[in-house]
Amino acid sequence: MTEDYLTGLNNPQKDAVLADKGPILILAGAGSGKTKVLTTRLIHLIKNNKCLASQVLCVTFTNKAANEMKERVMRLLVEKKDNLPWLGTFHSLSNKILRRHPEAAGLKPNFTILDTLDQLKIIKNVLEAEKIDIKKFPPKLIASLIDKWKNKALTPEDVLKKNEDSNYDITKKIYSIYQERLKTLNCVDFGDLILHCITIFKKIPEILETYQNSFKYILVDEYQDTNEIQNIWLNYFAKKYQNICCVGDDDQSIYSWRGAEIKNILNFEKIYKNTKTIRLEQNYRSTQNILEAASSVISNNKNRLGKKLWSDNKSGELIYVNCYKNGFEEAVSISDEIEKNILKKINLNNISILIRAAYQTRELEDRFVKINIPYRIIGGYKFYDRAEIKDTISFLRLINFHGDDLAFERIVNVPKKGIGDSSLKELRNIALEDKISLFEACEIYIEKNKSSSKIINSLTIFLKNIINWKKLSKQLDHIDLTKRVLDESGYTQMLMNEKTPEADSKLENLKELLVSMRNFSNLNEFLENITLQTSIDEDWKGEKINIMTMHSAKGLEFDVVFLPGWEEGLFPHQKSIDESGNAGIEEERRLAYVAITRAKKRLFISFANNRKIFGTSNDVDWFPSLPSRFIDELPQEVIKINNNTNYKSDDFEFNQETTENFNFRSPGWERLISSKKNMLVKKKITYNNTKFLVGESVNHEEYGEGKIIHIDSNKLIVNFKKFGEKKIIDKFLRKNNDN
DNA sequence: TAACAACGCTTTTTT
DNA sequence: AGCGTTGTTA
Repeated sequence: MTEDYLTGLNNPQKDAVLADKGPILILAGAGSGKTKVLTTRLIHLIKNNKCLASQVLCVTFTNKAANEMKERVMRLLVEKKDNLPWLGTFHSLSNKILRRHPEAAGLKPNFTILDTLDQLKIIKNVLEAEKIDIKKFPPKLIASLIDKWKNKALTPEDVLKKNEDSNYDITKKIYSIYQERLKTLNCVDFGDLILHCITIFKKIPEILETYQNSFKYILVDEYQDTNEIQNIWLNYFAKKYQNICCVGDDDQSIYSWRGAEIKNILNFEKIYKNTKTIRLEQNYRSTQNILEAASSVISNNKNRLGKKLWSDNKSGELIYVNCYKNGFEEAVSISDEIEKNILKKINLNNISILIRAAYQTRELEDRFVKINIPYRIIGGYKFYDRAEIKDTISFLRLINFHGDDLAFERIVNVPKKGIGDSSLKELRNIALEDKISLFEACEIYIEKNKSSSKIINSLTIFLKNIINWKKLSKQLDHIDLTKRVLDESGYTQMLMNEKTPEADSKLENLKELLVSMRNFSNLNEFLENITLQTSIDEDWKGEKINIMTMHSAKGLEFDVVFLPGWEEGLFPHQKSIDESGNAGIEEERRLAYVAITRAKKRLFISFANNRKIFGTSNDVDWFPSLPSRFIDELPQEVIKINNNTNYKSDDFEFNQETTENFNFRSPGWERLISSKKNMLVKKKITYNNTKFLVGESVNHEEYGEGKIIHIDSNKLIVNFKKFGEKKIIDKFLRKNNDN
């Protein structure tokens, strides 16, 4: 019985789709059609009545992937679309489960999900209340430790029980208080969504059992990037039927900093007996050259399962490796290349620039704005993180739940009405003493100070408004309610009075918010899901080039891909090397592998000899940089090095002018050419003279001790005791004072 | 209390 | 450069 949905699949793909029972591990290389396999398998299961759609649990890495799958399933299963599978990310699925049993986790219904900023604020408040110095215990650090514990499924009790790492005693205490605080605020953070599920399953086996019985089949995408708690979560559900099918690629594991464990993939066969392992090794996405480049780079990693990816595709164009004088010229050149594509009427959506760090967008954006190339930034600053959006949501949160102190603090003085820090402190004290919310504290405060001062008046109006809107929320839909709130709170008026371009764009954003609220059917649904919305999920409309981090690009593919900033320190990132040493470099290399394999047809890799680190406008803070080691790992025969630049990896002579001989002059380039000359004069690069001397003994993070044998500006040649001669830039070296 | 200036720190990747 | 925190002033 060959079903039509199976046509076009190769044999291993068919195996993966048709294997009915038991645990399956699919090791799928980049571009080998794993998403297609997963979707087809899902359809196969439902079409052949192996189970009801609602008995499938399908975990994807992003909401976008989940939605795409949902659409495909709906299209093919017209007759059964009332009965949908459980499809989403670990977080969104956990959210769905938790909404069904909030009380089992000590939560009230309609709890809110905090984003990272809210989380930091609470930690800060806790530290202040405990009189702990935030300089010694930076909230960000505490947050990351708490997150690490949660990724390992450790509750505060678990952490306190463990007597090891007593260095963290204070952090453990904060973790415990923080969790209490979340409970009173009826909030959860991202980690809690999954952790609370696990806690419920441990505490109330009956609940777990209903899910175990219900989920007859489990499908998991991007399995290499699951962390410990996510794996525990999966194992709970899979325990009864053992019909779990995980798809992953160890070479694409790029989230170990978030607790992802490649060992999940390596141990799968140990946990699930009789695992059927299927390898998908035919790549359908990229040209031969691109594939070869990717394979060559990743082969430098020692810690991998190893696989042979092959392809029937043509070798295609060579990969361009471009060297530029600085980041600005890199951006100019990329935009010129894109203009060529515009002339060729290539759809801009098929072009993407993948960067290592978010700040790299700045120079690119400057350029694209200047010459008017439409672009979208995916990742980066989230729409819902903007102040005006958070303000509006805070109003709604407080209306929805008067005990939401976080929301209260955010908007009690918005627009400004004389309620400053000192009044807020008094309210906080009342709340703390009586163990009540700020909202209730506010009522008491008004009661106590009957005299009508300006502050009392403001607070009275504020409370009345909130209570009134609460009433309205039962008559109006969530969109009309929001309009009323923005209007009656004076928020719209405040922005209109400002008359700045920023205020205008804020008003625009609020309009956009109202539009996007239509995707939710009521206020609760909106508030319950808003935090899990990520920017990769929105804004794919229109025709624009894409700018995003390599991390966000996972699972996506584009005809043309630009990879700027391949410089030591930026990519591989210095922090990754510092924190994780060789393991860090290997993860960065996997990131390079992911980035390269996003490209279907054309690939442009580039690096600059000088880069601005912080946005200083002076001439001094340009930092010279060396090309990434990953560039040396590209096979010579598939790359084309930029215009007559005598680039050799063992050479310092990268300082050629590269912009002079562009063979294409875009309109934007023409427009800029006159002003550019002035700019270049103004931004003359002045190098810091190095503080080192030939013969001096130095230390390097990675290579250890060595002696300087040559100096060229601040590029030094150092003879390391253990590693021999290396070229190093002086900022990575420290003087060795031991002798 | 609000507005403004000065300062210092920042930027790895995200649900 | 852009942000948050701290200090100063009206």
